[in-house]
Amino acid sequence: MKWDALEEEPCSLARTVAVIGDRWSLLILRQCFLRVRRFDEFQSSLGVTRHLLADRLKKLVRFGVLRKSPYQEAPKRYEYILTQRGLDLYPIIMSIVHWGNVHMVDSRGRPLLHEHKSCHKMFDPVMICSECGEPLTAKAVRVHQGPGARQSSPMHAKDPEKH
Amino acid sequence: MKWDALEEEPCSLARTVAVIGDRWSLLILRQCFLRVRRFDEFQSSLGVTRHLLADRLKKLVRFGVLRKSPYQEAPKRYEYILTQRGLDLYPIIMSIVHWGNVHMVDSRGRPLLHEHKSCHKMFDPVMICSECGEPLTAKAVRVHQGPGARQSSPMHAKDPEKH
DNA sequence: TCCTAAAGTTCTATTTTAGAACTGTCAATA
DNA sequence: TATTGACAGTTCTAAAATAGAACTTTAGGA
Repeated sequence: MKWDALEEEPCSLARTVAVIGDRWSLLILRQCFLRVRRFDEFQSSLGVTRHLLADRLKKLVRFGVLRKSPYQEAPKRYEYILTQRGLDLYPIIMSIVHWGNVHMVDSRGRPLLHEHKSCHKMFDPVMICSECGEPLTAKAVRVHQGPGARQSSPMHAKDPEKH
Repeated sequence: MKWDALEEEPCSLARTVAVIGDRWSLLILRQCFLRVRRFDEFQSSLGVTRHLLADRLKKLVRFGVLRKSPYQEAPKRYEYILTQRGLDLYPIIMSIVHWGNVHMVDSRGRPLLHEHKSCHKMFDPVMICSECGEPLTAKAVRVHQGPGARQSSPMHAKDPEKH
């Protein structure tokens, strides 16, 4: 399957994966949330090749996750800033970081700690149900076809509820 | 950078990306949460080549995200089941799906709806602070070095809080 | 005997990525 | 004036990963 085909799939996960579903895009976005903004900053902090960095930044701009903002004339230079669409990726980044914190840390402990400015405490992210506020687990969720579903899509199981 | 190098990075995001940070792993995991368990089921529902599917399943088993469970002797056949480690990936999958629901749906609406069995309502996932319970936004979070941080790592900005 | 199912493995061609060098613009310095 | 350095890329070749198809193995059933 081509990357472009993913965008067309009747699946919100596949469409998001088309935007951020590769190694470098996720690492670039992490840097964005750490206030990294400039080409050479990304390049030296990540060690990504300049070629791929240029390519991925272009893609993230095309999808409206980042925007180029001029910070200097003569010669014209741009910074890459998260748009609202990009800021909305924060739960994805945080849940990835959290899983790593729980399952992939070595004996030295977590590389980074996160402080919530509102309550001034170090926190972990918790995912809850928007309707009842209870923490979510996979087993407590039933999946239904929505209006945008495609019947007998190759990307969907025939019956999501079967055992 | 090699994939193996990612596991070693002092960054929980990089380490998690080493496990699930490619297109097919994420799509395979989505199918797992939709109760898909068998090789040919994955293959036909995703359209992934058999070669890559075998490779990715092996990787996910190696990282303890899936386990092989025999469901038939003679010939020996296995199903791929999410471990607890794998079930813990649910917030990642759900936040990816949610972002797609908000930012990538077409005019027909969402492909899938999610019902919370506890409260019987269709819901969206919400990420909150474990300490105060308030919804999280990127701007309300300050990052600190943790015990596992590596000073002057190429994978970290020199000063996460600089502007 | 032949056909089918399941779970892979093997093969070649194509695409993507890594790694390094190169380009162009401008400011500051010698 | 010539040189150096910062920044934001682009171009090149070699290496690695992926796509797409065919093949293998084990066993049950027609």
